[in-house]
Amino acid sequence: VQPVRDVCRNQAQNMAVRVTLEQYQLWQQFHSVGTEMILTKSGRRMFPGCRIRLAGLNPESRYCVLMSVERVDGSRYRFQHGYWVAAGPGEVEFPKRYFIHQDSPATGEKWMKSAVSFHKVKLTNSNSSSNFINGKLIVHSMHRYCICIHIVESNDPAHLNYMQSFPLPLTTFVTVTAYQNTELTKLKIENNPFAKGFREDGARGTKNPRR
Amino acid sequence: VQPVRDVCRNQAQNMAVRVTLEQYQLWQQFHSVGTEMILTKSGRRMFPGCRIRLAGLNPESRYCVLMSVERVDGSRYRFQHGYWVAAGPGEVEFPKRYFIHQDSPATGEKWMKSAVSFHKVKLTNSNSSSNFINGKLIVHSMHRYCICIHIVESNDPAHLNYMQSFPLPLTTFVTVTAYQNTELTKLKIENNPFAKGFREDGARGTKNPRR
DNA sequence: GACCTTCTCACCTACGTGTTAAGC
DNA sequence: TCGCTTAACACGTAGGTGAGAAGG
Repeated sequence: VQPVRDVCRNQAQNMAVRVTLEQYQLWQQFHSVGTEMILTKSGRRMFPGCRIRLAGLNPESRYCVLMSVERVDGSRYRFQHGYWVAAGPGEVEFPKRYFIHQDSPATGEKWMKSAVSFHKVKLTNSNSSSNFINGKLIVHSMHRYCICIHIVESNDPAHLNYMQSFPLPLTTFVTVTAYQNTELTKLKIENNPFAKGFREDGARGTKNPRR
Repeated sequence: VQPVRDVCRNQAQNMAVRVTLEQYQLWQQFHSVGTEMILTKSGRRMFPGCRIRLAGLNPESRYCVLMSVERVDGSRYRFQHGYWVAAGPGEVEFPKRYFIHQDSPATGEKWMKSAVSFHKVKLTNSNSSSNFINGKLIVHSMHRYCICIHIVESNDPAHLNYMQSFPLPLTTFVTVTAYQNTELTKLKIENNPFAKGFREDGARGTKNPRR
């Protein structure tokens, strides 16, 4: 399996398959301050989550759609004086693992009809056996990754042949076990509904606004 | 599509396909007092839920497993003086609808490996367009139904050919919009974890036991 | 000490319960 | 009045947040 890094041609109809990242503005806000993603042993969701739109598929063919996170360079990183800086060689990569979208396999028509969400994906830094289920991607802390979407024309997720891969550079993030950049943390709290308890702006009907 | 009401022969290996209801004792308790299932517009889960075990499938073949609820007679029912009694002719049945198990299609080996759960199925009495999604079964209130399991040897849930159907008589229930039998209500509260707030026995660590 | 990881916690979202009162 | 349906509600389960303390 050799990932292809560019937009590829659909072999059946010679159409260009396109993968478009949703919530582009939100991702851009995070990208501008430096996106970080938390790792835990039990697995932590990503925020923002990965939502994409697909175009250019053959409506009648059947596809599997997968997600992975890919290392963007070979360095380890450190947050120093307010900036992320490379700090020596990175760890050896874990064996590649994919999150197979739960609707796979489905027709091109169905994939293109509405946005495809990978919000259930979890990141972990623990290589334990219980994490060998679909839903958790194992990565090293303090390294840079980005989300990658993979499309395979196949009826069977267990047999993946020719694969088209689409890296999404805007999603590039540093893996951490605790947030480093306070500006990044503010963005998480302001935008993630599950972190509403930490908002201090007094809006949205907080019952016990703290000072 | 002609449902077959008895245990049928697997055509590939001439083995008898078997469908076994799990939580047999729980279902029996409900059956002995008269099972009722709530209907709401937005859809209500069934309790007990439908969990089955499959046997006698060809391990290498691929199957779709479906669930439906089937009318057991042509009457409308009424709860009078502590008993369910037939009360006139029933409504015309809604067009048949199936809940396709989310793992379909899968190999016989996978289906037989562990119990198959349909706990996410919801019952509704509202024939609105938003209920035309997989997950909700439309039924008439105050009528008798029972759960039916269907097995199709096929790679595509959209094309269902020869279908083996297995009614589960122990699951027979009357559809209601509010519980009629107080004995039945007690069983629901005692056994459904989501109804723990209504238990009055003081056990299970209730923080504010009511009198 | 500096850096990173792990665990517990209060506080949310999301949604499955029967009850109750109101509606038809 | 009676029978049945609907919507709001308190109270659970289940699980996603960053904070903060503790550990290495």
